[in-house]
Amino acid sequence: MRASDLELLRRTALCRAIGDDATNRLVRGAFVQALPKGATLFTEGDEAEFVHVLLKGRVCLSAAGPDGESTVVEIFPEGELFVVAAAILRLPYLVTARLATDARVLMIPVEDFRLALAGEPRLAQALLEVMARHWRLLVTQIKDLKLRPAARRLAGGLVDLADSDAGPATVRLDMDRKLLAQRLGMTPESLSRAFAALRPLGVASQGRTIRVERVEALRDYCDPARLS
Amino acid sequence: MRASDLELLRRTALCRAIGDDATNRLVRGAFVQALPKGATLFTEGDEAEFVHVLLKGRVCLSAAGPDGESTVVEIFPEGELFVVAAAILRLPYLVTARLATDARVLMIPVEDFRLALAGEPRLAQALLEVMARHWRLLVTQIKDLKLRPAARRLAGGLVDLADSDAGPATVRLDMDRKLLAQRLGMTPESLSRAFAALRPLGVASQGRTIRVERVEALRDYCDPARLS
DNA sequence: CGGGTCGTTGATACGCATCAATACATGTGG
DNA sequence: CCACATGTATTGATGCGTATCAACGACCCG
Repeated sequence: MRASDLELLRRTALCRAIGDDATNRLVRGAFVQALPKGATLFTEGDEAEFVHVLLKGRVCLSAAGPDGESTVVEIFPEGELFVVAAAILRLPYLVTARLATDARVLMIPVEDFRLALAGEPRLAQALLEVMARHWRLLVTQIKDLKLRPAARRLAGGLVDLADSDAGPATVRLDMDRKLLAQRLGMTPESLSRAFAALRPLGVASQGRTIRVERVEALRDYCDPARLS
Repeated sequence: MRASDLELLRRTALCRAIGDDATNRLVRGAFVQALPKGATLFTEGDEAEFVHVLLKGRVCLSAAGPDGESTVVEIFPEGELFVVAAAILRLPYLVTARLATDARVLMIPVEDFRLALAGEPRLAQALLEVMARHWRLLVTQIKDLKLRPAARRLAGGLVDLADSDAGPATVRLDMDRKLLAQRLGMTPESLSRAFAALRPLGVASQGRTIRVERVEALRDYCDPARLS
């Protein structure tokens, strides 16, 4: 493993929580793969062989429907660990992981992972925090899908992507629009119309650069009382 | 705490995993409340004061939308622990918990919970399994919402509720149809039509008793390749 | 400069929500 | 135990939101 990879690894929330020693033991049998955008890490229905840590890039967890269509369940940024549930329960993956960008991925063999889990109490605790955060991501998404129309969901998504939480912001999408549309539970065409609907609120989208005049306005439009 | 409550508690997946001693330490400062259907355990936005264990009954985690409408994010049966995420992260609840039936609820003060978590490695490991299962519930729900129309979602829901996984089955709903509809992301009217759509597949619904001729037929209709 | 992909926009169709009216079950008090 | 009252499911008519299909324009890359 490269020094730069180790540096990225140490910056992840998990490794900061468990400390350097535990990190070293956890990744003793692990290795890093540099993979191109579009590469598949695993497929729905597979048994977990590795636990993955995204050192660089973005990964997209998607799922296929009965008729061959597919959606995006979640998109994880750098530093995230996935998919813990399948590794812990020894059950087949419910999703397919595909890289949304070129990426560097740390692959921890599941057996190593389970041993570390049994031997390092702090690891289990740190993982609980990771899973708790992920749980909240999904809960928020379910609420959005069930309660909000497309344009509001987009507004919420932009607030999440924006770096600042008030005033003007510039969002650079490091993914296709198609991917964003799937994550938000709509088609690319509807995403386009959703952007059009947000124009009066001060959202200007040119290519993959989006200019937001006032983030508060978006947050308020998505949900005046939004918690997440 | 009553002997019968203790008995129910010991049967939960969590307590079986951590053993009697750890269970006793975990619930030392806890108490049981018998509450009627409709009672609110906590509300969206509240800080977590307790971690709850449902000893008897069903609880419904719901959320409100911008215009006062509300949905059901998940319905938990007896034996479940909730909401771990809010307790661990010390963040406000994203959902409101309301009892779908009369129930007995064990209330563990969060501070006790956090202390137990720090002191009992096996607890953290057992909680990871609980959260992993819950994660998969939500992932499955998101897939259903994004990929399947109402009637298929109902079919999937009935398969989950059915006791057997093949052949004939009788499902007794211990909740309103309105609640089931909200859980499935539709209105009661649409649920009714969804039942009508399943009639040709051998589903007869009379009141809250539902007769399913062949569970396989439903599973297949919902998704020929369903994993969960 | 031409071919291809990707984003936009319009026309139309479909699924589901909504509103409204009717039948049904459930639970209560006589 | 039955009659009644209240809330609960069904069914129909209509409208809204989003998907789908198709055409067009912008951009990228060879």
